[in-house]
Formats: sequence, C-alpha cells, structure tokens
Amino acid sequence: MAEEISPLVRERREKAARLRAQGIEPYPWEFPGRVGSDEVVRATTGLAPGGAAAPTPMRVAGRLRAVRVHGKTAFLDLDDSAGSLQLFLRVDELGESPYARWLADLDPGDLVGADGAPLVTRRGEPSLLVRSITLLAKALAPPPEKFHGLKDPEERIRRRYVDLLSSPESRARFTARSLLTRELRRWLDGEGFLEVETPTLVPIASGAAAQPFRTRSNYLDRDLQLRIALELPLKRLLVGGLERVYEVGHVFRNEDLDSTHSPEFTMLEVYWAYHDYADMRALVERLYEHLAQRVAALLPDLAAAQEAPERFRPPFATVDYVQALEEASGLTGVLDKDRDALRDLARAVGARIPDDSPAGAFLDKLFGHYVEPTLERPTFVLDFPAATTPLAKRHRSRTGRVERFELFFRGIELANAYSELNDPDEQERRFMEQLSARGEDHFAYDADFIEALRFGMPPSTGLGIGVDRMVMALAGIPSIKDVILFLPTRERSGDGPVP
RNA sequence: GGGCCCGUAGCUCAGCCCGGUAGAGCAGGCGGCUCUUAACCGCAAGAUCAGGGGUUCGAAUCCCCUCGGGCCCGCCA
Repeated sequence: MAEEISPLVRERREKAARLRAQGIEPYPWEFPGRVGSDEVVRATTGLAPGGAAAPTPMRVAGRLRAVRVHGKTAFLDLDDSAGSLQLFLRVDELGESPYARWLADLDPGDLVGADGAPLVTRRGEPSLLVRSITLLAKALAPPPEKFHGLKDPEERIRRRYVDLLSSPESRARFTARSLLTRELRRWLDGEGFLEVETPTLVPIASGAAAQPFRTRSNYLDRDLQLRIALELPLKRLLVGGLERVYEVGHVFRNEDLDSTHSPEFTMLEVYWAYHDYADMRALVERLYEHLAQRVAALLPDLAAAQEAPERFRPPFATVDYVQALEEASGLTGVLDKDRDALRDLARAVGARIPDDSPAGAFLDKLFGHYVEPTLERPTFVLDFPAATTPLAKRHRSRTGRVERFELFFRGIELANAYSELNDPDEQERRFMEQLSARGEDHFAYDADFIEALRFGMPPSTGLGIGVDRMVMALAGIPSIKDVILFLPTRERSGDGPVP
C-alpha cells in the first residue's frame, strides 16, 4: 500500500532536510547533564518578575507543546516527565540568525534540549532564558490539537503513545498504576511474602470458570492454553513448602471487553500457609488502608486519590452473604432451595445462563442482582454458600457454607479469598460435581492438582485481587480502558496489525 | 448475542431533522508583532464527508449493506 504523504509531514521532512544541510543532525545520540523542568522552576524562587536571570546555567530536555512567536521574542512550552517549563527565546540573547533558524525549523511535537538561565518573566511565569537549543528528535508526525488532545476513544487505545504524549492526565493515570503496583509488591514483601512466577502457557487453564485462549506448542506437539487464574500452581507451591507466596501476573479470559472487564488483565494472588480466611481478611483491610494512604501521598494532584484514605478507612463493613441476600430480596431459606427453584428465581430477575448451570451460579446471579449494586462503601461479604465455590474449605461451624469472603466497593468486586480446600478427596468430589453440572468447557479437571494435594497441603488461605480494578478504585478511574496501556483492537481494513 | 448512538481536514468540532455541490478553531505555509502562556492580527492553502451500493435532476444529509468505535443490556461462578 502506497504511503500517502500528508502536506504536514512533507513540511516537517523538509525542515529536517534543511537542518541536515546545515550540518545539524535531527536525531542525535545523547544529551547529558539535563535536569527536570521542576528543578528549573525551583531555581527561580526568589527571583523578581521581569528581573535578572539566575547566574547558574541549566539544561532541560523534553517535548515542545506550544510555540508563541512575538517577532523578536518567542515562548516555547516544553513538557517533560517532571511537568512543563516555558522556554524564553530572545533575538538579543541568541543572535539574529540562530533565532530565525530555530523558529523556522522547530515544530510542536519535536523533542528538544535547551541550555539557559532560570528567570521569571514580567508576567510572573518561571522560565528558562535560552542561550542555545539542541534538536533531539524531529517529530515528522504532527501532535494532536494542543488544548483538546486526542478525544476519540478508539484512537486513544489504538495509538496510546499519542494519547500519552498529548495528555499529562493520561500519563498521570498510568504513573499512578505503576506506583501502586510497586507499592503493592513492596508491602507484601514487607509482610514476608515471596514473589514467584508461574507459567502463562498451561496444558489446561483452570482455577476459575472462563473461556481460555488456545494455542499450540510445536516442540511439545500438544495444545496449550493461556492461564485464566494463578490459583493452582501457587497451591502446588504450598505443597512444596513455600509458606507465603504471591504472584502478580497477566491472566487471559476469552471474553468481552467492557468498562470493568478486559480479556487480558493483571491478577494478584496471595497464598499463606497455617492461616485462615479471617487472617486474610485482616490482611486485605490493612493492604487497602496502606495503599489508600500511599496513593494520596504519591498523587497529590489527583483529587480522587486524595479521597482514598477516607474511603478506605478501617474497619470495613461486613455482611453475611445469605442474610444480605435474603434481606435485599425478601426471599427466605435460600440455602435450602434446590437448583430448579434457584434457577426460576434467577430467571425472574433477568439471568440468562444455561439451565444446567450449577446451583451456585444461580445463587450468584441473585446476589449480583439484589446485593452487589448496594455495596457502595468497602464491604466484606462473608461465608458464601458451598455451592458457589468449588475450591474453598467448608465452614468449620456453619453447614452449607464455605469459608470465603469477597470485598466489594461501588458494586465491584475488589478481592476474593478463602480458607483453601486441602482435602484431596473432597477436592476431587467437588471437581466432579462441577463437571457433571456443566460441560468440560466450564471447569477443567486438573488431575495433577489432586495428586499434589495428596502429598499434603498445609491449612492455608488464599486471595485474589484484580490489580486493574484495585487501581481504578484507589485512583478513582471509572474505566478499565484507562488503566491498561495497550488493549487488543480489531484490525482496521487496509491496516497492518496493531500492537 | 440484543438495543441505541457515533465515524466530516493531522487534531477538536459545526453542517445532517427539512437534499442544492463542505465551514470554523488549533496545527502547518506566507506576512506582522521584544512578556506571551488555548498569545494576537492579516493573507493563502488544506477534505475520496469511514467504505460500498441505492433513491434522486442533484446525497455529508434519505435508504440498504459492510468496516471500526462508544454506551446500555446479556455473558464473564
């Protein structure tokens, strides 16, 4: 396909060629010794507006966002990761010919370096009075409109680099995510947990019910799948004697993308030997309390982050699963109803899952309809009906229940934890029940996992947290599309593959 | 999977109801301006109106199909 040459791109290519003809390399190799724009701003404190420049020369580098030329004076806005800085160009500082040449050949979007002296303009703007400019990379493609940026949600996802380069808010969101996951790891490390990595490619995806992505190994000459959960490999590590482990990694579910679901997302799972789900609940509460405080400290400019410590102040509310469901729905005796009765009730509130789904699936539909939307403040839901959860241990004192909790916030699940089932025979029975209730598509039987349990898994508790949703909740970001850098998109006709 | 909505210049948008041959701002070009910060003033340029088909003397506008996207519902224990 022939590349169409936009007049805007042609103009920029000609500028690059002009610079080359003058012996200026448009893509140089290095620019040592620069400081952040914030350091220049700090160096202007105490300077009088319109007064003399500070004596110490400073060097900055970044992307040109705007150029305002006033005849023999010009103002250039430069963005870097520390913020932004106004460059102040004057013909009497640079000389007639360099001044004219730079203004002729620089464009918004170019990456440039500048040397000069900090000063404050008459209008009070901290600036760098420029003595020389260095082109660091010529931008051949024009950046989006300087004020509105990139609005089209499709383009923001397909070309995230354009979204990022034109939007400090977008950069702040993704920076928030990185700082929070770093903090998450640091906190778990401090609690004595060991980070591990387990395979993404597995023979059978298990540990949850979801459609897997399927692929194939030429070497092994067998079909493989992408994991849908981290649970079963991590429990094998408990069998192996690692007593506190966690993994942060991508899991893959071959399902639709919406504002709270992505086919590829980041899961945290934590396993803790010789502890139970009550211990895990205390840990989750402390974790969220800590992260909420950190997000406020790390992101002073993000209003939603500032509210996090108050929102996630312990103790979190607790409700009993069955009691909450019965109170919200007016139903009674939900634990004693059989599958057909639960199915009819779920059908009545609009659930459209297959008739042969396990009873627990219908209970979950009812819970999702009546209770979840009401859970606005952080709330632990305790002691799920056994039918809903094949991998959890039965409750030590409440019949028909398992030791499981979920944490909800604004109607969205933020954490899920159990006292883990470690009786190999009971685990085998629960797997078989799931299999007989539904097709093998929906829950894979992992024989090697049963075998692992036969060697003895200590009494343990395990936790799963969707990291993307955790970031959304703490930083107040409503769509998962704004916390995942690169999402898969459909191919556009005529286009090559999109990363 | 169902419903509703959207796609116009590199970017942000108007025009569409009610058909008459495409308009602005930013960015880019030329000219002016030594304190602006969404700088300003003037001039010129820039568009396969997502793609295809249909109706019509005439389609960005009405109809159909396709592609891409958004929102809601369903599904994702």
